[in-house]
Amino acid sequence: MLHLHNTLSRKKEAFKPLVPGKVSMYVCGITIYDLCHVGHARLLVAFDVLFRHLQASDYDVTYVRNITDIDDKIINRAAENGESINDLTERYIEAMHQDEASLLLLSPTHEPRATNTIERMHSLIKTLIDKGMAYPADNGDVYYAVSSFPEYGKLSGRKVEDLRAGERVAVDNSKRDPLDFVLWKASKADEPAWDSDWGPGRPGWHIECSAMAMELLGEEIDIHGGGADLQFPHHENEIAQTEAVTGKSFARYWMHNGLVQVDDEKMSKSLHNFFTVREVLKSYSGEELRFFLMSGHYRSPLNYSHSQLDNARASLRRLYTALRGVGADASRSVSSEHVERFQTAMDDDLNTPVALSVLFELATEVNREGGAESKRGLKLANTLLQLGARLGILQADADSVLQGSVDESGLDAAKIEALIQERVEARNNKDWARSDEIRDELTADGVILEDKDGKTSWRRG
RNA sequence: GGCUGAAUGGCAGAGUGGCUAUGCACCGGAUUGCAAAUCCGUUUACCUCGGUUCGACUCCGGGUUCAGCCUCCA
Repeated sequence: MLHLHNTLSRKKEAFKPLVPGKVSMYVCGITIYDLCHVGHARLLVAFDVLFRHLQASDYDVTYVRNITDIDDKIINRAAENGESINDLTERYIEAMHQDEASLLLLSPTHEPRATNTIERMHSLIKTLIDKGMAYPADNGDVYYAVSSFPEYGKLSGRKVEDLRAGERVAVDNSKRDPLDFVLWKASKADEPAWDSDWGPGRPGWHIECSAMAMELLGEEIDIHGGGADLQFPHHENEIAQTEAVTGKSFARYWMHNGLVQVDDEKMSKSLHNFFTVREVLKSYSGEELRFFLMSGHYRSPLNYSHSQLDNARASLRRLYTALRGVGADASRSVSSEHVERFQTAMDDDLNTPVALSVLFELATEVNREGGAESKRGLKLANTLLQLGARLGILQADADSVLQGSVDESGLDAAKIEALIQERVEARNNKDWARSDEIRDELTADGVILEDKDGKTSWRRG
């Protein structure tokens, strides 16, 4: 039985979807004005893991992850670059899709863009005004009246009075209440604009997600996810908008992933301490980055460092070593004991560290069996492979991963094989000096040899 | 200041009211011509002060430190 931590209750709750067997899930995606960084990658991987686990648990999942493609930052960045907004967003959406592929993500069911859902936003705002919960201001903006929604603060555990007391929002004379937030923003002459009852403008960020979620998933959804930093005000505002319109509970389970930190500080654009995904991919594989992101629980903060990535590399190397020579074959049997333990860990609010520990134990047992040659060894290795698939890892050919690709200075496989052959002959003649000379040469080029049962295999270190 | 949450061995990171997490690193052994890989074994923990309990790292309370949010942010 799956249990998920619900931010609304701050507890793990048994997961019961609205419609048995089906799950609707909405995740706040990226505002696309730059390359994705490791913090974004964590969000993507965390909810990809959830998506996979729900599917493996036989749910019919509709997964929506939006793209915010209209926003002040996008407008500003396009202006800075001297390019059109469309060119900018298309470019970065393309880059994001490449990063997602590197991270071995499954495609969400829908990936809506804010600019394609303007009509729905417009009608939501209209309804809010009609209900007296929003108002157009004299500057052309439309604001949500926070005081009209008694439950405001229920997600983030804040009280409206406390928010007022700790007021840090710059005074804006157009707002009736400093806590009110913008639903529709009047556009200046040179800014992109859509027609509306309140003049040309563009939507506020919060209403975009309400609209896209409702458009594709309806008025009530099962799971709503996002980064922990979106809990307030973004998700609080989504609740206020959506529930004010529908009179129904918007999302049953609110899930938030912990943030990636650098030197114990949040990784973010504004702090300039971020590493982009493609920067990391220069030194590490997407699978290694993915493994690193799954090595801690999704709700905990995760400190980014190279030694952590090195650790992920070593861990994957160990798992892949146990999978050498094992091809995918879905018809083979699996060790149900291990599958159960894996499932139990994942059912416990996606406990990937424990799930991964099951994979390591499988690797140890495969090795103990002397590899995948024996019947039992093969079954265990196959289990490792299948469970790896559930986490989106270990699906590449083990030898290819371990032998890597040729870097500029390195030797290609043919050259390595030739040297190994020469060494085999030397060893047959007990010419240890020559044998070691060749091995040292290869070691210097980052190639590590392993002699086993009279055969020599190699990998890159 | 307010609201969340966290403090575990050299590093990372789970978990439990009494019993091995797991990975990396270290040390000893096996294996190997020597290595590597692999296996076996060992060492190193639960921020602090009180309380509850036969027994607490695990529950409760105080303290300290740290992070996130309170403004755009995954």
